[in-house]
Amino acid sequence: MAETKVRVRDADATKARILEAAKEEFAKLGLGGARVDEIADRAKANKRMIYHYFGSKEELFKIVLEEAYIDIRTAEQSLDLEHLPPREALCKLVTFTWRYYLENPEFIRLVNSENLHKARHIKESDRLREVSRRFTGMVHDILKRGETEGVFRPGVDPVQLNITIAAIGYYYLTNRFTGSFLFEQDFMAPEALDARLAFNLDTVMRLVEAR
Amino acid sequence: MAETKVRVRDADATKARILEAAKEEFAKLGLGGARVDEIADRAKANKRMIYHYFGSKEELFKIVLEEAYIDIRTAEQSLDLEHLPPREALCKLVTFTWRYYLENPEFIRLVNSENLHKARHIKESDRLREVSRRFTGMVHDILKRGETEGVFRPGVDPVQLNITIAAIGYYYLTNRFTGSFLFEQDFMAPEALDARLAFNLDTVMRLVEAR
DNA sequence: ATCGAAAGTAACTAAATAGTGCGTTACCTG
DNA sequence: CAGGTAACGCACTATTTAGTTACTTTCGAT
Repeated sequence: MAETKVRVRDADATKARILEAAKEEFAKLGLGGARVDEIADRAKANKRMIYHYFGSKEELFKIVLEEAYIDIRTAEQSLDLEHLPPREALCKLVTFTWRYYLENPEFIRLVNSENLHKARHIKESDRLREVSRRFTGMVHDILKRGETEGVFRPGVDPVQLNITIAAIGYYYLTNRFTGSFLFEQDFMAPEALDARLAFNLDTVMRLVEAR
Repeated sequence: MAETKVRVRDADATKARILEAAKEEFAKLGLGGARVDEIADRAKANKRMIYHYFGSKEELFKIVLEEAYIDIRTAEQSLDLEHLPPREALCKLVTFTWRYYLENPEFIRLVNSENLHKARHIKESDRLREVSRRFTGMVHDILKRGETEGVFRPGVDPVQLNITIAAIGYYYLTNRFTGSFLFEQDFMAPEALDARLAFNLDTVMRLVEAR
């Protein structure tokens, strides 16, 4: 049988460790600030392996980013929003998005870094375009169903709504350091986090509900 | 009289050129990616001058950031929102915020960079705390006035509202590169920009208006 | 006019840092 | 078990970069 013996050499495991370490390092310092030596150390791998498996720092970043996007979209798909009443579906999406950002802080930071570089790394990824289409379609369907049922007003642009749902969570978290200082309150205090989620749910609902 | 002669040596002018060049470079590549040599070249100054006037790269970044914040808060103050009816005041604030981000793209990028570094550069600035307080107070007053007049519903948290107003503009612009790719539309097309502003005004108004 | 201080320059250093050349070791297949 | 292939590691290089040393030039006050 396979894997009874602890493998000293295991390409897949090494690759996985490098990717995990790279995700952390890139998230912490951005593409420019990340250090390849640090990634190698953290992955308990040799730097040479990074170049062997991924070719370059930029290629490694590309893979890390693609994986991060695939992960969130996959999680979204498994919410099964198609089978929920429109209002519940939307609430669940807003809550999920918020929680996902909270629990996967690397995601936000990787996206920030990619936008600093004008999205040049993901531009070629057909997989990402694919999963994004599915996602936009899903929100579109929720809005349509709500419209038909009379609980949502007509004419809400699904792309704008998507952006807003992301924005009100994302901005709060990515700018929590300057925010905590400028508004003189701890953005990460549990009550503050709860209050923000409640406010965001309210914002989205008021935006789509038929009055 | 002063300044008839073109001064070959002018400390103030050199400082100003360095600050301007630094703002551009830091905005373009972040604190980590920015190069001191590049800033010196762009400012048509000698690198030594940067260290003479500002001490270090980090100190320079600190000043650039502080100036950027002061600039936007000063512009906001001059909107004179206190003397406008509450609904108009809020619309004007949302529109101003959007336009400011659009016309001063460095601001967003500097803030992103500062948050990547956990806001450690602005933490000491009393000036910033001061202008921020004034700003929060202003939004608070608008909400209070609207409440009294019966056009706004009671109980809207001014800090949450502030964050949301910033978020829905900021996120769209800072993530426009990944956004344009993932949603397959040009986020910077003039019609797209107009549509976003309209959507944001709608979002904020629905959020605060008494029904 | 001249002298001292401030403005400005060029060339350097020490430390990082992305990427490699080349050799070694484990594992699988036949 | 032999031998090839893939996994792995060390130590190096070429370059970049923040920061500095030691110098020259300009300008205004006396």
